[in-house]
Amino acid sequence: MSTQCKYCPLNRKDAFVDLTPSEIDFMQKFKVAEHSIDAGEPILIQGSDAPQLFTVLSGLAIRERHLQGGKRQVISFVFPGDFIGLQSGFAAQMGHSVIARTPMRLCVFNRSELWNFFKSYPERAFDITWHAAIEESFLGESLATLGQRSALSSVAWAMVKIFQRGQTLGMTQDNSISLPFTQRDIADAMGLSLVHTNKTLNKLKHQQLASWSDGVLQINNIKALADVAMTELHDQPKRPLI
Amino acid sequence: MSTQCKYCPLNRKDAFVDLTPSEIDFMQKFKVAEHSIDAGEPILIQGSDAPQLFTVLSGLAIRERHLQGGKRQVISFVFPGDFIGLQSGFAAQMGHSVIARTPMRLCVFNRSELWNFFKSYPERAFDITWHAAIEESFLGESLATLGQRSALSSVAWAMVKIFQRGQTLGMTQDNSISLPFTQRDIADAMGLSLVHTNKTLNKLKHQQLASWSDGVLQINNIKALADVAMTELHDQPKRPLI
DNA sequence: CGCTGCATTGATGAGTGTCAAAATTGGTGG
DNA sequence: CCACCAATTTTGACACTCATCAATGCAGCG
Repeated sequence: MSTQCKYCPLNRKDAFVDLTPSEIDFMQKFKVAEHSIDAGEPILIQGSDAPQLFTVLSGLAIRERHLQGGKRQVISFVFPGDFIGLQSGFAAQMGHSVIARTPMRLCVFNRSELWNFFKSYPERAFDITWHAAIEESFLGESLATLGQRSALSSVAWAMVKIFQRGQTLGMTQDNSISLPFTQRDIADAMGLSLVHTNKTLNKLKHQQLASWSDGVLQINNIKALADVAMTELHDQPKRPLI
Repeated sequence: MSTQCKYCPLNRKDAFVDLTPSEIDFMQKFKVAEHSIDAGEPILIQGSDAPQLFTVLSGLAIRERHLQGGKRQVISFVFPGDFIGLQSGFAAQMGHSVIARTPMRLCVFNRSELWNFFKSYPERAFDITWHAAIEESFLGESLATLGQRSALSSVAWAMVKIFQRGQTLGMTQDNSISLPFTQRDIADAMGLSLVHTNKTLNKLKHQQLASWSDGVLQINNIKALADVAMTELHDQPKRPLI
């Protein structure tokens, strides 16, 4: 039995646009289940033709793309509130996998009903498109990072982005956040080798900007960190919840 | 006076899903103008809050993002049929600029009417989301290229992608296509230096795979080129026209 | 207790970036 | 039609970031 949307723990968070009661009722009709999955399990698989879409209720994941030759690119980190699997609703198949990094709870929708969203509730369709457009924007920023920033700037940029995302979700304590990602994940996200990523993280630590150890990211000086990252800190917009 | 959608030159091309007469009528209502712009002119500007959306009728452009420090990342190359400016309909402002590289004709829509698309013609809203989702998928592929591929593979990959895109649009003659992009554009797209990009292109030429000169890209052996690019050739899906 | 995965460190070198200058092209005006 | 200028392409020499290799340490776990 699927849990009541009106009790959705995410809807109460500041990070999200509040859904109206009528929207909540509508979503309830499309929610087909709530899945719990374990850390390490795949949610969506690159190349497959997934019949379901998900909203992350809790837990963290990684979007990753595998290339011939065993290399892996981490596309982005997935946080609660993210809507995943949209690609398979439009492209023939997923261009990347999504792998859980912690135990997760997912809200499940059938892809076959995607069209109903558009037809019968344009507000929700608009919000789905919001997610696609914002993700596109973010990937553009990531592209600029991999293409133009130095290793030090790249890693600093990632730390800022991850921390800020966690902050708006209330996942931080003071200036630290605990994360399930490994240095290899960071390395594969920034297009750097594991070794060099480790040395770069050390440099950030010695410069008293940020430290990463035992899965805890601590930000000592986010302003200076953003400078190193050659980026500006601006506050996160509220996100619509699917 | 805006030109008639029913005579739209794109709608007849194989590359696109045919619009129904009713869809064409609908689009006609939202089309506010047809713009012609010169090569080199900006269409959308990073950081601005553009009130208009465009479909490219003819001509080529570049999506680019500027960073502090004067560096530039080319996000992607823009072809006829592309729908641009969607980001500004959702994010507060554009995350990148779009710059014409040839004279272009653009079909113009008002952003304020975007919501009407969703409300009154869900099929068209669906198609808009298609564009966002496919672009997101493509950017994921690009990210993997910048992060994981060598310079040689990266450039080969770009040549394959660009050529294939031009091919489905009927812009190729035999195995060549003429393009308005410079080696600096390619370099900034792949995150490489101009000098190294030039040397890499030379290597591809000497390996009899592809040559780039005088703005003409010639593909000698696309199969082998795709091998170097560590990618697979698969045919392009038909695209919906906005 | 010996795995296995992850973090850390040092040594070495390949792949690219940077610098500088020449060659080529295309456009513009005399 | 030629001369000039700006933009782009091409080439060579050199420097440096970052990848690779290898080894160690450390923690969790069956």
